[in-house]
Amino acid sequence: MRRDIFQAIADPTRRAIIALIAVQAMTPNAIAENFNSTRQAVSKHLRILAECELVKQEQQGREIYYSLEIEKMKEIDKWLEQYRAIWEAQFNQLDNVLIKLKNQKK
Amino acid sequence: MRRDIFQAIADPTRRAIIALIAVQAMTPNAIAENFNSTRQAVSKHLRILAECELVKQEQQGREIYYSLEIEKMKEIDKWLEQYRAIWEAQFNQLDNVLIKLKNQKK
DNA sequence: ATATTATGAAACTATTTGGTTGCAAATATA
DNA sequence: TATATTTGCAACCAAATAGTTTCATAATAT
Repeated sequence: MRRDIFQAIADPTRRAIIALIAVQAMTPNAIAENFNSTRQAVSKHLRILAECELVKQEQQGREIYYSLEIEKMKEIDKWLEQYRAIWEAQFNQLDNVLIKLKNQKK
Repeated sequence: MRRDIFQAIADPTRRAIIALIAVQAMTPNAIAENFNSTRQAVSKHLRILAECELVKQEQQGREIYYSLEIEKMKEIDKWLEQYRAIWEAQFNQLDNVLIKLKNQKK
């Protein structure tokens, strides 16, 4: 049972859930209203998101409010960092080419 | 058959392949040497990566060199953008709290 | 010309995934 | 107290996934 953040965001429904609860904390029922699948299916997605600590839960009576654990999202950003370094380097190279072209014009 | 970039990076082997070919273009055989699974399994991963345009291929004789399509990685960055906005806003709020505390000290 | 090498594709398999229905527990309301 | 609501969990199922073995094709080396 793989359960890391990359696996969590692979599913489009889960990405939609993340987008929803990023705005405001919501109950499973309220979240499920936004999808065609059953509440239980959404509940399963929430469990997966909770297992890799992408969401936090706050019990309020019989309702449970789910909200995004934004800190966890930084893990993806951290992973991207190495590739961002590459594309920024490429951009700078392009920049150098443009500068050279400019100088040749003179 | 879902085939988007999020699904592509969900698999740890594929992320490892991405990391490998980000450094330099490599043939399927050379890539496979870095893993325990068969060349064919790696080949399948490469096909998935190619299908969502995360890698580009360059034929050289009977060898095919695979390299990372860094532009495609920006799609993840673009998706992260909205959440980066959130955690930066939270950071600024924390910053404001610290400033207030500092002023109270005076 | 023949053998070797590099590769992709097809067929098959075990496991995982995302979904369903049904049920039990806890809380709120009449 | 009896009933309704909110939720999670277990059992089940179809489809997708990641892997394997086997085979075909094309390029290179002998």
